[in-house]
Amino acid sequence: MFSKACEYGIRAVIYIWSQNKKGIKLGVKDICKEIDAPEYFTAKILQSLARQNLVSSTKGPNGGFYIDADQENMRLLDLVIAIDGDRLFNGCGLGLKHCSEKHPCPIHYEYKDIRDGLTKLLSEKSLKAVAEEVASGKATLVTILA
Amino acid sequence: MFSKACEYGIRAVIYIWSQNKKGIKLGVKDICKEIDAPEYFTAKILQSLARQNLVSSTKGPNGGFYIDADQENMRLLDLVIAIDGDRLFNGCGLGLKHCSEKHPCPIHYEYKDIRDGLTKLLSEKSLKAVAEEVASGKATLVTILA
DNA sequence: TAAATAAAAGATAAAATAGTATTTTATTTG
DNA sequence: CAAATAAAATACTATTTTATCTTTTATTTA
Repeated sequence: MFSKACEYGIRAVIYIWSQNKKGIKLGVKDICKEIDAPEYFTAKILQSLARQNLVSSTKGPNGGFYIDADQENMRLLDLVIAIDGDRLFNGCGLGLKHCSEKHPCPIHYEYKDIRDGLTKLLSEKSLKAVAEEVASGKATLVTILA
Repeated sequence: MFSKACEYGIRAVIYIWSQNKKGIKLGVKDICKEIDAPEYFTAKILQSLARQNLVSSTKGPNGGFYIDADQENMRLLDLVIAIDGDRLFNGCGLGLKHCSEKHPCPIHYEYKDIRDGLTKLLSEKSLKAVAEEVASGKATLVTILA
């Protein structure tokens, strides 16, 4: 469904968010150790997100990635689009160039329902809520569990 | 969502199906012209489906691809799994290696709903029904429309 | 039986995705 | 200011996906 880049990016940002209230900036190395993602690859993703102003960063000692007030209301959907583009949210499920209500492909309506559900999930489940679940231990980002 | 291979494969099989009641065998060239898919690439996909016994084929003059009685009840789900594997139906939405009800990722339940919906769509919308929609003109597989 | 036909199989190539390593730049702190 | 730190930028490598071309094999039909 999501690309690897997107999976790592989402996990990284959720983790940054979940630590953010402590006023902590997180280095890529720490992030990747926590979320079990490849370091250099994830660094690129986060740098791209920083250029797109979805996350913030500072260089130098005690630098790292964080989320500022302007970015607090980011949705998972914004993140996915920033990393993977809108391929998941546009276009025909069967790849038809011109598929529409007027000239639907054979799975047009059902596929639309699936996609709308996904869009709803990604826009309504706010990053804040998600990060709080992780911070509280209700949900996890890690692979090997206590 | 689906790979290109899967998009072409689904379209090809629906088209074969929709012509099948006429007792016609379809050559790759004709199929690809109709569904606007790359010929050699689609040939490979159909050959793979033939090896997996989801479609039938014969060589030589008047040969081509068709669907026999044993294959008539194929579901879209079977096709997708035969082409793309089960990656879409297994594993965590965020790529966690161990994600479960006990230790859910932050989108576990919502993602599960999406996936279950997709599975339902692909198993319940029978190929026969889909192909009949195409044959009757209710749905289309083509890109440029009259 | 020879020619034509069409799938099967195999080899190759281009593009996208995934991942790694190195160099540069900005910032902090002693 | 110098050393250390950490992101930014760049370059490089590997793998997978998508796509094309060529050769082989099976089948039909004249």
